Amino acid sequence: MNKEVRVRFAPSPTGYLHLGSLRTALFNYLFAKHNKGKFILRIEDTDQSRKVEGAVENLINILNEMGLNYDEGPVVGGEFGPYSQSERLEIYKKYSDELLANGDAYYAFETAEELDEMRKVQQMQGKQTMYDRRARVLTENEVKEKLSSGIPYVIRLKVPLDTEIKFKDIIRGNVRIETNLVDDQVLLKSDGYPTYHLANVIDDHLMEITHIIRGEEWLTSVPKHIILYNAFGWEVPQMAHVPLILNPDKSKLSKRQGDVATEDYLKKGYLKEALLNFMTLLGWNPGEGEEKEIFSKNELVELFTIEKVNSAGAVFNVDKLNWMNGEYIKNYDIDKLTELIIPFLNSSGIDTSDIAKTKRVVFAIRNYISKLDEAAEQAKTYYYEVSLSPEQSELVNSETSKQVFESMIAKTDLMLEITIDNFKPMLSEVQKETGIKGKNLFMPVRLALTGEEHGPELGLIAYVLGKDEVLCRLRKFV
RNA sequence: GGCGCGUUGGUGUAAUUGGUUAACACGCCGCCCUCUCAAGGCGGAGAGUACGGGUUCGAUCCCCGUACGCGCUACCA
Repeated sequence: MNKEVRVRFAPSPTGYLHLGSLRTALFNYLFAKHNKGKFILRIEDTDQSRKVEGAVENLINILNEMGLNYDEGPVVGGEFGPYSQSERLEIYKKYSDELLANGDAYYAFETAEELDEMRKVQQMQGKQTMYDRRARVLTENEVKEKLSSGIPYVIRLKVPLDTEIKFKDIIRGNVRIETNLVDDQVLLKSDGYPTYHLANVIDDHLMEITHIIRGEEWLTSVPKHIILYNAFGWEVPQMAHVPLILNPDKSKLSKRQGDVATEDYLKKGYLKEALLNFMTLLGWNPGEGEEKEIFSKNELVELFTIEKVNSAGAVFNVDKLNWMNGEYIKNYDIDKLTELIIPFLNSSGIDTSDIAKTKRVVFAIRNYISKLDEAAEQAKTYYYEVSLSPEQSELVNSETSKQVFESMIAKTDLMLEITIDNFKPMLSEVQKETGIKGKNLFMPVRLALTGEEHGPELGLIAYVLGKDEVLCRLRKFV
C-alpha cells in the first residue's frame, strides 16, 4: 500500500550550485535512497530574464561529480518528462485554463507600473503590500474586450477569503496562515511562462512526487500551493522545509561573506566525500547519542531520516570543514589521493612525472594539509634546490655539521635504500660516533636536506628523497 | 510595517518522548611526544539550555508572553 517514494531536486539554473542547494539536493538524495525511492532532477527555468548559458549542463555536471546521480531528469530521461519546465509550457496553459474555467483563477491586466504604484501607496499607508485583487470584479464582457484588444494579461490565483490554511510540515510541525494574508499570486505571466507556484504544483503532481524537501524560504508560500492542489482536487505531497545555511553573522549564506558555489570548494581542494559528509551534518544528526562524525555516503543513506533534520538555521563553519577534510585526506586511499593531488602540484610547476616519488611525497604531506590546494606548498621541499639564509648556512658549514654529514654519507652509502624505519637508527649511530646530538645533530641535517627549519620528521623526508638525492644534498656541504 | 519560522558554550550538534555533575566534535589554551612544524595522546577554560512567567514533587524537554535573529511579503526562484 505504500507508494514508492519519489522526491525531486528542482533548482533554477543560475550557473553554479549554491551550497544551500547542494544540501537540499543531498537531503533529497539521501531520503530517496534511504527509502529505496527515486531522486528526480527538474529544471525550473521559467524566468526568461534570468537565463544563463550553459547553466543546466554545469548543474548536471556538478551534481554528477558530487555523486548525487538522479534517476530521472534531463539527459537521462524518464517517463514523466520533459524535465525542464521551459519545455512544458502547453501543460501549464492547459491547467491554468482549467483553473480559469472553474473560477479558481482570473485574468488581470495591470501593468508593472500600476502595480508599483499600488504597492507604493500601500506602503505609505502602512498597509501590507499585496495585490488588491481589483481584477476580481471585472465582468466577463470587460475581460473579453480586453483580451480581444490584445492587452497583455496575467492569470492570478483566486485565493478563497476569510478562512485559513493549515498544514503539517515534517520538520516544523503544524503551521497555519490566514488566507486573507495570502496574495492572489500570478500563476501565468504575460510572456506565457508560469511562475514557480503554478509550475511547481503541476509538475510535482504529474511527476508523482510524494515528498517535497526544499529550503525554508518556501514555507510561507505553501498556502498558495495548497490552494492550488485543492482547486485541482489533487493530493498534497508531504512537505519538509529544511533550515537555511547561514553566514557567521547568521544571515542567509551569501557571496559577500565567502564562497558559496560548490565548484569553488572543489577547486580549493575539498574532497567531495568530506563536503557531502559535512553538509549533511549541517542541520542533521543521527541522534541517540551517536558520537561519530565521519560517515561514508552509504552510511548516511542508511541512517538518514528527514524527521531528524533540525529546524534552526546552521552557520557554515569553514574551520570544521577544514578539519573534516583533513581527516579524509589522512585516511584516503594513497593512489587515489595522489591522482587528486597531481593537478594541484602541476599547476604550481612541480613535475610529477616520477610517479613513485610523487606518491611518496603525497604520503609525506597528507598529515600536513587540510585542503588539496595546500599540497604544493608542502611538497616544494621535496623538489626544489636548497637555498639557505646566511645564519642557516653558517650552521650547516660549521665544523660539527661537517662531521655529521661525513659520518652520514659513509653510512648511507652502505644502505641499500632509505626507509622510514632505518634512517633514524642510522642517525643514532652517527650520534654515537661523533658525540653530536640533539638540535646540533638534527637541525643541520634538516637544513641540508630541505633548506627549512620546519617540516616533517627527518625519516619521512629522507625516505621521500631517496638514497641518491639524500647523498647528493649532503655532499654539497662537505 | 504585516505574516511565518527559529533560539542548548564562539560554531555544528547530543541529551533513552520531564528526573544527567547538560554530552560530543570543531575552534581556543596548556602539557606530553620531539631537531622543528603538523599529526597524535592527555588535560583545561567555556553554556545552567535567549529572557520572564506558568503547569509539575521536578523542566533543555509541555503552555503563554517578551526580546532577538532569520525568512517571505515580485509577471524571481
